[in-house]
Amino acid sequence: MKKNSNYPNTRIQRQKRLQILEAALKIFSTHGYRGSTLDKIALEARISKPNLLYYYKSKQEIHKELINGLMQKWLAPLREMKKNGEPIAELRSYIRRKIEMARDFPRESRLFNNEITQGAPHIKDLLEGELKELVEEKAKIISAWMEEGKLRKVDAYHLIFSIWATTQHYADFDVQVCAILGEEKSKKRFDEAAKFLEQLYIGGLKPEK
Amino acid sequence: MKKNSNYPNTRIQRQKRLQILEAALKIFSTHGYRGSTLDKIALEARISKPNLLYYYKSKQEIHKELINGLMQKWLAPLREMKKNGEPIAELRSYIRRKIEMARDFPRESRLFNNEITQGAPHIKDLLEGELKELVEEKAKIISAWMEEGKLRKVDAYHLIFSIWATTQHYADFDVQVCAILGEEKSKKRFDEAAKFLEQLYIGGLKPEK
DNA sequence: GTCTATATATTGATAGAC
DNA sequence: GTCTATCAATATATAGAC
Repeated sequence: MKKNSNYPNTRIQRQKRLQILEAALKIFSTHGYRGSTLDKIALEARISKPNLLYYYKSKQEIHKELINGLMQKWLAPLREMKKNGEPIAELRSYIRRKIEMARDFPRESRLFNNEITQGAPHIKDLLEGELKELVEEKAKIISAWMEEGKLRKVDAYHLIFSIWATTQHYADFDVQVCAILGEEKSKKRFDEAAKFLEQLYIGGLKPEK
Repeated sequence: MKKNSNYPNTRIQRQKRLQILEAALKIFSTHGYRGSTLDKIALEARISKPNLLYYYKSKQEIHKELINGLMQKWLAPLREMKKNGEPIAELRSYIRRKIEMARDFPRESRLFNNEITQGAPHIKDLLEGELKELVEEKAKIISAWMEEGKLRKVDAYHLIFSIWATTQHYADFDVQVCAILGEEKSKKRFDEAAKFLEQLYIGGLKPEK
């Protein structure tokens, strides 16, 4: 049932691999790399451990595929910030997109957090290459806006860092935020956060008269 | 040499335990709980593994003592924010203290990050009790300042969260920051960061005319 | 108090039947 | 492709000599 038609076969393979990745994302993001076991991942994916290793030949390989797949998604919001837009509006929607990512992809955020916190062993190249260049490009744009008097003059790099930090906080430190604000539905929380950040950044960056 | 005088004995014990904690902090903060092994900790502390387990009877016990010891230090900066101070100055020095903690105790910051990211299994009570109360108290103070027109009106809780996020970012995401800004000495970096955060927050929180 | 040797459990990965 | 059984490597913890 598989000799000739390698087509449906591949489709099923792809689907299984996705199913495994989904499970692995959940496990890795909550327990870290070392804290995650193939047993837990296999259980979560509802397959046996050897079967899991039939689709991915090692734990490392699953993790690597997750991390790599993550990076492009993670950088997309910053990529979208355009030079020709209106500065305040561009920043506002960048913040909005980032907070939406924290809301919709908290597991990815934590996976990333974990990777960086432990020294970024798997993506150091990416950080020093692609990420660095992207940030330099966007920092230049922001600095130009400041020179034109469209924004108050501050350090563009630290501005970007602070946006990363504040938005990702709502994904990574979710338990803490919930402990303090109460366990109510968190959709609302992200709206509050977005509103606050908007006030803070717009207030802090509007050019002085 | 130890029957009668249990005094010097205890002092040596305490010193050894400190030595172990210091090593454990380094290991736990870089590899997470599961990623850390007694071997690594013992090696770092320059003692043998069984000897280590003579002073602490389990890995959990070391971790627990670290986490507990950390919390008070971690909350101190917020505790110092006083109702009677001048609002802008109080916030400014709170930010300053927090960024100094990120600079001087990055390992503690990462240990805390790791604990929270994984669901705060060991300090959930603390978050929902002591931390929550402290934050409520300080949020009330900040809100009162806003009511008096001393600060622009924003959500006091999210304000506190954002200060936590932005300052701890420089400890937890150090590799990323270094990758982007270059590997030069980082003392300077914290000054830049402090300056930026000051501009952002003061600009964003000064009451509108 | 400190060490060597070792018990015990967990875990990543493979072999081989079906 | 999936499963059972199992290997080999680690890692926590203990026993017992010194």
